[in-house]
Amino acid sequence: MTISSIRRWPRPTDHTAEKSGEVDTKSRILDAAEELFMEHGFEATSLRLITTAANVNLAAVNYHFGSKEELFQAVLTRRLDPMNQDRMALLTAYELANVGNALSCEKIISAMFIPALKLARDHQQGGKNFLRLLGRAYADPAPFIREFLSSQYAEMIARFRAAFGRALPHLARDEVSWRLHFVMGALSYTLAGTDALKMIAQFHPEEINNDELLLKRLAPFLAAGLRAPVQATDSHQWFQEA
Amino acid sequence: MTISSIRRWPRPTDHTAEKSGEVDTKSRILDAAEELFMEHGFEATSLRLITTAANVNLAAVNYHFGSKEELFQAVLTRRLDPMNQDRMALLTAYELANVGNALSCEKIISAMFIPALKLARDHQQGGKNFLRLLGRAYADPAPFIREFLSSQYAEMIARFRAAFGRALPHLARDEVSWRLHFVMGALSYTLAGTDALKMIAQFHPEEINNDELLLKRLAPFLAAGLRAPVQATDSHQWFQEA
DNA sequence: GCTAGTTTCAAACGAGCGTTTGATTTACTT
DNA sequence: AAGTAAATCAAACGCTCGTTTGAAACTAGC
Repeated sequence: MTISSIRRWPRPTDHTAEKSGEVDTKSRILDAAEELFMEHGFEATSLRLITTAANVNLAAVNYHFGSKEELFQAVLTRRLDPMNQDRMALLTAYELANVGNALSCEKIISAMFIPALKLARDHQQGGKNFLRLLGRAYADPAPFIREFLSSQYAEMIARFRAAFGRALPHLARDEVSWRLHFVMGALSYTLAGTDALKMIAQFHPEEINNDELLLKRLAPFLAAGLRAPVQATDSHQWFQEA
Repeated sequence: MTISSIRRWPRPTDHTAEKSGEVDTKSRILDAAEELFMEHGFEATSLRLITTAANVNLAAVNYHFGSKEELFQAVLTRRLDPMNQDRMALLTAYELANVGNALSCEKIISAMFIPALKLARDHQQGGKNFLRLLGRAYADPAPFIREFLSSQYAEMIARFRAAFGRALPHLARDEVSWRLHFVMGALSYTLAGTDALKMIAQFHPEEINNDELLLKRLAPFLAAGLRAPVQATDSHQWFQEA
């Protein structure tokens, strides 16, 4: 009896649709890669580790995705693209419901956060992993990652910058850009860090894996920051030695 | 004439002190590693790249530092330890000058930011690189990096958490921890990102390499966030669909 | 000028990497 | 049952990695 005569993972009978419990090779690779990239980062995760965890042949990644980089992009885009589409659709819905008036910062932040929360809740095991992976990818120095994320985020960022600009008409255009940058930074860092998990475990051990709690603390913080009074360019209120 | 007969980098005549312009092997390695780790991250930076840039032999890293990981820690601790000492000393000075009264959030944030600014300004070429490296290290998934940073930061974080707790007596202890976490996140992300550089170039091309401008915009944002009203735990002001 | 200790050097080690190959197996059509 | 295209497989390719080695070069004390 040869090894190859044992078929532990039955092949699907259809190329385009899968039965409920079974998952095809491509999806198994994506799931394993999502978790391992999240845990170890892009460079430190080898294809051998991924394919072993996914129970597929080593060559399957290059066959189905072309390269390790393209696999990483596929992992990101599988969830990031729908999430950003949701964000923009939600922002549009808010704007249509309040036509004529500018949205509040809270409303705009909600449009950013709710799709992230949905992702964290709907796909029970994959969603949370993905948010941490996304936060880490956002800080990764690899050029192909930065360029990919830039292109994936560009449209969504532009829409939200415009919305914040209308919500904060007293702020200069560049000030709005800076503050949106800070918002994205705090959000990415919070979602990526293991420190956040440690803090939840420390203060609310019963609510671990509850991203809603986390974001409910972050959102008021960011809304207040967005509405902060502008700092005069030549002011020395800050950064004087004593 | 053999290769080794040409000595482009004269050896120092003293083991403990260097002449002004010359730098010994250890420092040359640290300088090159700082820049390359900043640019490509830990995993993607090879020792061959570092030693070539530093003009030293490949084996010099393992001889002087023991391993690549220990080199990375040496790069971090060389500047991070003095910076955090400065932060705590400055906070103590502020507290002694205002004995009996709680410090303002602005003052505490100043104690965090001024040493970072000093680092960015004093060592003209090394400081700025280091702040970006630090921001990236803070998001790196490698366990040895996270544990090292945790231990390096622990004392400083505890001191500032206590200070913020006194400045914001209406906030619960865990709320202070969360908001300090958000502050560290926005700071790390802002210092690490290439996006921040792009934005400076876009809006203030004459002020590129000016971290002071960057932090003057970030500080009011964070101070306002720290002072934000607390969010009721069961409130549904946020995250309702419409 | 010899010696002892430190530092630098070229070279190699073994391991793991992403990717490619060519044969084999599978699924489906005729 | 034969044929075809897609998918999977074991094996290997060429390369880079961090680390080690032992000799050579250097410094400093006697």
